[in-house]
Amino acid sequence: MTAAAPAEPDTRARLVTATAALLQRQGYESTSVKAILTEAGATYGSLYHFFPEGKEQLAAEALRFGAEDFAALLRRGLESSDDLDTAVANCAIVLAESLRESEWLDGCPVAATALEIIGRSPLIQQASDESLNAWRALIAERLVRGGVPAHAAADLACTILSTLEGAELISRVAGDDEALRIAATHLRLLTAAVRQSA
Amino acid sequence: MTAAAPAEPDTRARLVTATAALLQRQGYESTSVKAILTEAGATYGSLYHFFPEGKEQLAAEALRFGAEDFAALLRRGLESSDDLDTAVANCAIVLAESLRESEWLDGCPVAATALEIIGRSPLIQQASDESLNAWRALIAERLVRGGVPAHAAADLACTILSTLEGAELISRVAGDDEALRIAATHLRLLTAAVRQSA
DNA sequence: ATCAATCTAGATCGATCGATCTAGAAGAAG
DNA sequence: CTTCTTCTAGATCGATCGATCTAGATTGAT
Repeated sequence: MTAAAPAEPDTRARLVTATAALLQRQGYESTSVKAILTEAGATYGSLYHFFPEGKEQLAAEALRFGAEDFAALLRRGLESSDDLDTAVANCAIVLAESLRESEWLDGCPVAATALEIIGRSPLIQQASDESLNAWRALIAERLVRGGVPAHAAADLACTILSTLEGAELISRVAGDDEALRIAATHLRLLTAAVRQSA
Repeated sequence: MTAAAPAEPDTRARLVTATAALLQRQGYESTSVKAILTEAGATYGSLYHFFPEGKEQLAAEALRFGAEDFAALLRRGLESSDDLDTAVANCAIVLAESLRESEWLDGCPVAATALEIIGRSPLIQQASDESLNAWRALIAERLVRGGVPAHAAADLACTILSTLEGAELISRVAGDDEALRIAATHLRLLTAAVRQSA
């Protein structure tokens, strides 16, 4: 019964991408193993062959995988203009466009999952932490390239990410892009202010 | 039909506060009805007497209740100084102190729950939206009082809340107050910049 | 004192949870 | 071919999920 999918990719890879998609949309506890298997077109046997530690191990790997998608989104914003302030502001715009495409159902790949397992799954929490730090580094690198001193860049990158994450939460709950549009203008302003004060 | 009855029984209130505490810490799906009943010292009978629609109805009410705690926290920050920029920055500091007290386990009363039910429970999503808007209004009011024009204040309040929410996420995942401390300095800078440009 | 409304108690329901297990298909190596 | 390893299939497990139900306790009005 394997002939259904034409040129089917790795079962393992399908499990990871399916899990990443479900975690992004509805978090950890709402995502049942059965739903993952259905979405991935796999079975229990395969899952526990590749991930002996079960759902938790699979989720941790899926978060790291999903983090790459979000990084690509950030990169698109950060490289969208030679002007640093514009590039930073565009991160919020690009994010808003991406969220709208799923009608605000698919969000940051780690936020929903991270918030519900804090203090209860070190494995997943660490994967979340690594993802956030990677995004932060990505932003910081662009800030440095745009002329922000290294230490100020690390801090500013942190706040940019904070603002993006928070504005995403507010936008998704409200079902409109207001918070992200506002964040765009304020991030532009903040970036300019930091550069002047540095 | 009993609106705001004057002599409210203990049990109902205990259910709401217990639910608020659990939702804040671990979100919606991870919080079982049984855990709520244990924490509240109540039984199924009581729960479904007061909340015929069950867990979802109880959660929506608990979110509105928990929102008041967070509002009090914000108020403490906003009134902590006559200087507007300092007051805004102190919101992040006060939040960091509060989170640390629970060792980063108890966060924003709506974030975890909201993120996992977006698009799946209009009842809870609306309660979340109302809470976020109430906090935003609280901040905006202080901004106006501090000299920010009304329209600019509404927008700035939105970004302040976004940044606080996002920095809280990052701080809780990392288990330290770095993101919130950084947010404090940048929110001060941003508030000053907005006032100058207005 | 009586009675109806209000509130509490908890056994029990079917559904679903994540996990485990045995069985066998598919490929590679000899 | 045989044999060993890798991967898939899905039945089944005990636990727990949210919800429902009947029955009993408490209360307030008359």
